[in-house]
Amino acid sequence: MNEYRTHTCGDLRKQDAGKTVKLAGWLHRKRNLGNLCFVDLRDHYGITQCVFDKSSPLFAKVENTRVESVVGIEGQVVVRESVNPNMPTGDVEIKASSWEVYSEAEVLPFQIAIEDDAPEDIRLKYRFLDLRKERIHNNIMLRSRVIQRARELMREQGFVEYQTPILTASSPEGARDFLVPSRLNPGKFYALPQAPQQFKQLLMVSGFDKYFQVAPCFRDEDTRADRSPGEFYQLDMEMSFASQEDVFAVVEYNLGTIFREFANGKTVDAAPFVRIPFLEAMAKYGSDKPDLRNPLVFADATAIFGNSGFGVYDNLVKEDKKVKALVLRGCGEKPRSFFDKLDAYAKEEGMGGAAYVALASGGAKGIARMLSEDKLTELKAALDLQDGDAVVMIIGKGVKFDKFSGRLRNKIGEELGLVDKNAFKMCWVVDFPFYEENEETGEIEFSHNPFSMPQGGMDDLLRKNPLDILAYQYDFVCNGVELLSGAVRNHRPDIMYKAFEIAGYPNEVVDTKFGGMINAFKFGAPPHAGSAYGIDRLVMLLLDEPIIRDVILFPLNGKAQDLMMQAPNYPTAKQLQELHIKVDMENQDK
RNA sequence: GGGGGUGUAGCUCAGCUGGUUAGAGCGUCUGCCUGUCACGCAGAAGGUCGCGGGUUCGAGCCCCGUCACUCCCGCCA
Repeated sequence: MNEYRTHTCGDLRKQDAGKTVKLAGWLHRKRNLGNLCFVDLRDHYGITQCVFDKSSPLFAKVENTRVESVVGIEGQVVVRESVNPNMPTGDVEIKASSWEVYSEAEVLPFQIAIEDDAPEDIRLKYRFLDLRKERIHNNIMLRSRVIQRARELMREQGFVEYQTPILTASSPEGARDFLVPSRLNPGKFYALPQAPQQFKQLLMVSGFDKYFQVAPCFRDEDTRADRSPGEFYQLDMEMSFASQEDVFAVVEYNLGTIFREFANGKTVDAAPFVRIPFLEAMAKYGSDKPDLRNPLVFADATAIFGNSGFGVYDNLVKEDKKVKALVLRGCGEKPRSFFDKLDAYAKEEGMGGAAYVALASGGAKGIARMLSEDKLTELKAALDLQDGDAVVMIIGKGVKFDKFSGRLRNKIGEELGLVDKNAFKMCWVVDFPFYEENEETGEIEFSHNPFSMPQGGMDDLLRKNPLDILAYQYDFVCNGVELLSGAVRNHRPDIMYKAFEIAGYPNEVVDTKFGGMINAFKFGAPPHAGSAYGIDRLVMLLLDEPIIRDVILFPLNGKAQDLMMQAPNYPTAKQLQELHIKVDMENQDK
């Protein structure tokens, strides 16, 4: 191949026996038997065993080279006396005749060859070592293959990749911006894009069609296990003269293919995927990103209560609260402690508690003893309860209550082992409400993206109660992870002014805040729609990795710091002076 | 901003009801070992028990404070 190597460490097989080869790589492991020393040499492609005999003048040098040093060897490929069927190169080894140390390794802060659960801060400080580990190395390689495939699939469907600016203006919606000071414009700041949202829409106005981009996005928000600090990548797309259906078709082809090809043995739902209206998702699953691997579904048991004899619920139902019931098949004989734990969990989360009825062989347990015979029969009929089943009920109302019900559903699903870990279950969540009522002020606000198209257009804006208006807005959810979201955009200035007016923004305010976009729409804007999915999250899902940082080459830690490069850092006095910036640390706690 | 969890050797962790000299595995170093593949065997070094204060005859363990990491809520397309 070149002066360093004739083959990689993953190449050699039985049929190469007899060849003289050169290999180079990292000293993965050493097994020194005293008069015989085995060395596993590792590179990006694999591991090959090399063997040194005591009689060789190289033996002492090999013995004294530390693991993870970079070395080159030359020697003859021979068939092993004892083969190792667990490795691709396990039939052969190299009888080495030369040994060159290119770079000596110091004692390591953690081990590479075995899964070593070193703490995150140390792994991140020595990320270049962490990335040598087989698992992380493979994660990054799969990520690359997924991105390449996504690009191919988009091109196949006629999409073209464009690059949009990184130094841009503060975005009108959403998260906190990362700001970048401008030397040439003292006192002014760029913002890094939270998403290329406005640019991709402007591309449609510019007469381009079928845009996509592997787009870096920047948001200055707190982290989560599945939310990368600071920056992340999206497969961003937009198309002109397109409806929701057109976007769904593109996404279902793209993501459907990727999941199928990279599922690694798991079952994958076939497109077209189930569509669940937002309100139904909240009612049945208690979430706008339902995990459909969990078969539990909430039923509405409100009608049973009011004069049931279970006083607490009867009174609360009169206050317009709703009873959500989860039927647990075959759980009627579960011990009382099982239900007590759920009750405690509900209280811990700020709910009143969780009531239950268990149809055990010895009679109905739980609140059943407070219900009349008739009511119990009614409950059984309404929920299709069979002997041996149980039902868990919670009561409340509002978004917080629904969200809690979702967490309870997840918890019970996990606890009962109902979640199929070997499946990818997808759905669309559609028909998001366009507006919502602020629970404190009672004012009408945009519930998500103000630039999406209200269903029914201008007519519905004029006619309907704002809280009943739906948006052409959609999320794609896989296994309870919100992977993608998108919308049909509002390309009509008149509808946009009206939509903002309902949310309390006069035209002048809209013009100053979002003038760029609206102005563009005044010169001929095509109807357009699009979406974006999180690449990091997609790779996480495919790999079953619970931590997003393990699918990113050089992630920031939870405090958005790069422990290896020491970013962020203090600027020099000269830099600050050029930027006309004074740092005021006095008020950092306020 | 709020809540939970964790913090003992380079790494993973054990450490009883508060009681003498704080342990194990991996790693490191030394010696022995010719077919290993997580090689094996014998030995050694390695500790501010996160940090500060308190209670106590006595604190790794109890109390208060603080810091770091992490998960969740808030926030976030």
